[in-house]
Amino acid sequence: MRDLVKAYKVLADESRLRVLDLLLERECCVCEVMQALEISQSKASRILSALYDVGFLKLRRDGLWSLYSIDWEGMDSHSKDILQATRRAFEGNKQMAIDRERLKAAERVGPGCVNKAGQAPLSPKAPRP
Amino acid sequence: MRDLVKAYKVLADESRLRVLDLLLERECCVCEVMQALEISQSKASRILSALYDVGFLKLRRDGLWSLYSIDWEGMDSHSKDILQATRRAFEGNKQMAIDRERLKAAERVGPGCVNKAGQAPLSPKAPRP
DNA sequence: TGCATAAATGCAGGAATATGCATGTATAAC
DNA sequence: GTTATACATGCATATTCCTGCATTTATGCA
Repeated sequence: MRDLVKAYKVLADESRLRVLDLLLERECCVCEVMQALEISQSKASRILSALYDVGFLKLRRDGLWSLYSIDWEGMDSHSKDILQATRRAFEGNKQMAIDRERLKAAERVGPGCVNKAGQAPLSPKAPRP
Repeated sequence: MRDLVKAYKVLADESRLRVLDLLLERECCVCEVMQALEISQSKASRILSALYDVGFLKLRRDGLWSLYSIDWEGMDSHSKDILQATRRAFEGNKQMAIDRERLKAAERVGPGCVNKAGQAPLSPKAPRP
């Protein structure tokens, strides 16, 4: 039951749900999440860690990037059930539609980019570092 | 999304999950819940209120008693999904089995009874007040 | 009307959470 | 090595949450 409570604690936060929605769309790195939700780097990192800690996510590294995605295979069946119910509850959410739009414009540029005054967060695709 | 977050907040607590499990068994009043979980009256009342507030429960009054039960009909479909997933996650839980045992022994006697030093919480079935 | 009982609630102390800021760590390019 | 970049994390603060205690409210009965 401990695990169930922990899972629900993690789900009981708007920002974390929004991140989950992004990841249901596709794999993301920290900097993409921070751009899509317009939140700080540390917040994005902590959110992903929290989701990871309860087993919803898996982590893959690619150079400097940490790429998080939904861990459907590794997840226990109860978590899977809950996550699927959650996904259904997301349908039609406006904020999440906006987030996903911003995610399209993000595409793996680091937090450094974002901070550079108003610069459009990437026209050219970010090359590997 | 607000509602979803609120629902998960309510589910993110062990005691509230245990109460939910009791109610998945059958309708309960506050005093039954407090006996089954061995918690205070105010705690039992607050837990039921919280579950009620997010739409998981419905309330029926019978004399002095407030009888709470799962509100399957009134619940929105997402809540229903989540609650069913939660129920599946309860299967085999030992603490909850104990709680349900104690619930069998409880049967609608008020909190007054419980406080009276060690007195067995009812041999005779409680008559209506 | 007054009393007894079940439930709800105001309040307060303490615990847990969330978040910004600054810093630390790891990797890659040079 | 040095530097730059992406991410993680320690700390401090603010806020929220949980719970017990005491009290209030609501109902039913004499």
